[in-house]
Amino acid sequence: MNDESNGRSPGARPTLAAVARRAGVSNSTASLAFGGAGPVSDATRERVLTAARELNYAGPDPRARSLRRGRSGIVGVVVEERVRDAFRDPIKLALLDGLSEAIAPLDAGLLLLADTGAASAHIEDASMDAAVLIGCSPRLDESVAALWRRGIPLVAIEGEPADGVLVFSLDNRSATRAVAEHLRALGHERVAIVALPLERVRRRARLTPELEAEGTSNTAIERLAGARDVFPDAGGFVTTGSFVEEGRLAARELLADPDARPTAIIAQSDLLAAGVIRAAEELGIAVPAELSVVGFDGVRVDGLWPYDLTTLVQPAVEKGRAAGRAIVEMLAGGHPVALAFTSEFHLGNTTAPPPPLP
Amino acid sequence: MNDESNGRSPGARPTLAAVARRAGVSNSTASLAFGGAGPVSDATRERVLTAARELNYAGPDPRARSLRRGRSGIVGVVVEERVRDAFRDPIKLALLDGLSEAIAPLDAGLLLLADTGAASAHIEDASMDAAVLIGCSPRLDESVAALWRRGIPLVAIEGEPADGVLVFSLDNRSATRAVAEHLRALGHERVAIVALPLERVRRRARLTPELEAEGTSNTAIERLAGARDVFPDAGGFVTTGSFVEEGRLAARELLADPDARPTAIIAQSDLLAAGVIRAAEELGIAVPAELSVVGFDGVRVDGLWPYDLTTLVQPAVEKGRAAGRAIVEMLAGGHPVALAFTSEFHLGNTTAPPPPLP
DNA sequence: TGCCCTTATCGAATCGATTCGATCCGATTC
DNA sequence: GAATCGGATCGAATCGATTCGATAAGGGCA
Repeated sequence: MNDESNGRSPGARPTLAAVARRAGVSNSTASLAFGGAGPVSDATRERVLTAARELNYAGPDPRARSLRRGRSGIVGVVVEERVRDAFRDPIKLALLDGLSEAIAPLDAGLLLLADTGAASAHIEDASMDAAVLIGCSPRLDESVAALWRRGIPLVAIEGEPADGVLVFSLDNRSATRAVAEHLRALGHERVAIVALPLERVRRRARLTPELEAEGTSNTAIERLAGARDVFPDAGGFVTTGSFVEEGRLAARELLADPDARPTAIIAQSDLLAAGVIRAAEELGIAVPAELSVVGFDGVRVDGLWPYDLTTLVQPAVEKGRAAGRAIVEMLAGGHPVALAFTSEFHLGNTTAPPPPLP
Repeated sequence: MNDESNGRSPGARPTLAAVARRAGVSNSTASLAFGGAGPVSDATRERVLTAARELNYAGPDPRARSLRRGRSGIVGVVVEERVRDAFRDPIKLALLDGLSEAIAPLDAGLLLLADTGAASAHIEDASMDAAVLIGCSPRLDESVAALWRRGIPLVAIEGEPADGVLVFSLDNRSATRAVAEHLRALGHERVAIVALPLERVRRRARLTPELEAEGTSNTAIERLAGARDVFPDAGGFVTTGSFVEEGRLAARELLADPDARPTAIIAQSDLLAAGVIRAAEELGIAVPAELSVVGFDGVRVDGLWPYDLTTLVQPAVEKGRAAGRAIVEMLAGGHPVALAFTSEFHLGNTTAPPPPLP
């Protein structure tokens, strides 16, 4: 009696075929009645939708649809950190925002692929139409190659250029050089650097030539090089990430010795710079009178008021958008070109000439 | 000549069948040679993998695999905001972290479904094995129902309970009541509230009975109720989100009139509380001597030092983990039960008795 | 009336793998 | 030496939809 009223076995979800049968139309017509692009009379569509409602059918199975269509409606976002760490960084959030804005026409979701070591299997096995690599190191080359073989469009932001990956880069080096020159023009000579992590395994440490040589993190290395272009032997400290607290710890270290105290600190991110300023406050060092501080990124740091950080404003949302647009274009068969973005110097109130020598 | 050396038409990706043909084995054996659970001799497996390498085959197509297996290896995360806003909230990040930790055994990726108004189609059309709703309002009921019809396990954190959704809740009301009682015990009588958004459409405004009545945001409403249990007619201000800057703006408004100034402020999140403290600093009001401030969440607010916020520490990571575990269990056919989490009172140095009346 | 063209519907092939049950073969056991 | 056993391999069905080309029915035009 219930041979067609509610599918075969109880508990089994109804399929499009079941709906079609109940509506008395063919399989293909039923398909058309849902999203399809094809002529269907209003009466028929209504009949199909009614049948669907009666059978409690929730619409075509996305899995089957994506197999047949060859599109899954998913764009992968690969980050080389734990989710929590990755998205505490406002720059990454801004990227994500621009990205999701630009891929809106795809009607796609963003699949978060946090590369937590062993589980890089996800990356190769997830069904996605395209992928964005955010700040990824060459360590992922293998996974990336697998995606590439699969013909998946790949876009990288802030990463080591790799084969077949469209890279959207930033003028990390020249921008940092510009800000360093600003400091030199003000008269600074003893400058220190608070750096982003140089490698995937993070630890706090004084900046040493060895550490610098072994670094794999593109962004940090380029910004370091930019600073070195102007202050070749500035000392510094490597942090474990772009957080205020990290900047504070690094600065306390760098400012500890009153005799060898730098007059300016180049922080590789605004969050780090904010931490440097906090540390200076704690130590009773006036910013900018006794210590100039510059950052990088141009993100509004929540609660830094009344300081207006001198920094390099990078077009993060725009970078994300560009990556998104590139993906849309590639999926449409186009061949977008890589773009290089430039940061804009923002003069705030955290830099000034160094204090006169005693 | 290239009838089998590299698939049919140039540009077409090779399929498992092509690999099998080239390796001289059957379709099914080739499948087994990849991840499969079944006996394959080492020699055969090697032959298949070699053929794959030669054809530049990147492994089984995830789309086909997920159709056949009935699992897509994707867990959806639904938030009712833009990505950027959602994840500026450290609590949500912590949830996400706990979640991704707990679902590790599934080897699944997290599909971000930001509900940006019109595009709620994503939610219904994405192929996922389970979904987590984070802070979602009843507005999504329709989409949720669609998922439910599809038989997808659903878990909600911080949301309105809905049919067929397993809810992991927090003692928002009683915890807030506890902290309010702490303030009353200290002698406070003029207390104000800085509230999270009450509705999806956000705007800054004085808290009014109308606004309260129309609210749809579970968390905000419950915390409000908890405060009202102790201070029935406390005034307040509604913000547009859990950000330091929002707390600052709200507090400037609430502290503007020196004659009607509250002696304590209950902020509905730690970030808001941090903003309140900043505002007090700006206005020259001493915390806690002249103004007590309490928060909610127990997140380390970057850069709040030297204040140690009196707050309610909620087990955010643990909530995420619980949701993840529930999903794993449901996918294995189990029937986990809903859990209610409790927050822990943390006494910091931001509360004190009110100043003596002049 | 006859012809052509459009619109609505249908059948069947297809997307690319997984998996169940059957078959085959060499090795062990009595 | 025959019966049995178990591991390796194969065929074929299946997952659930989409889509192309074909067919049929109706409408307009000559």
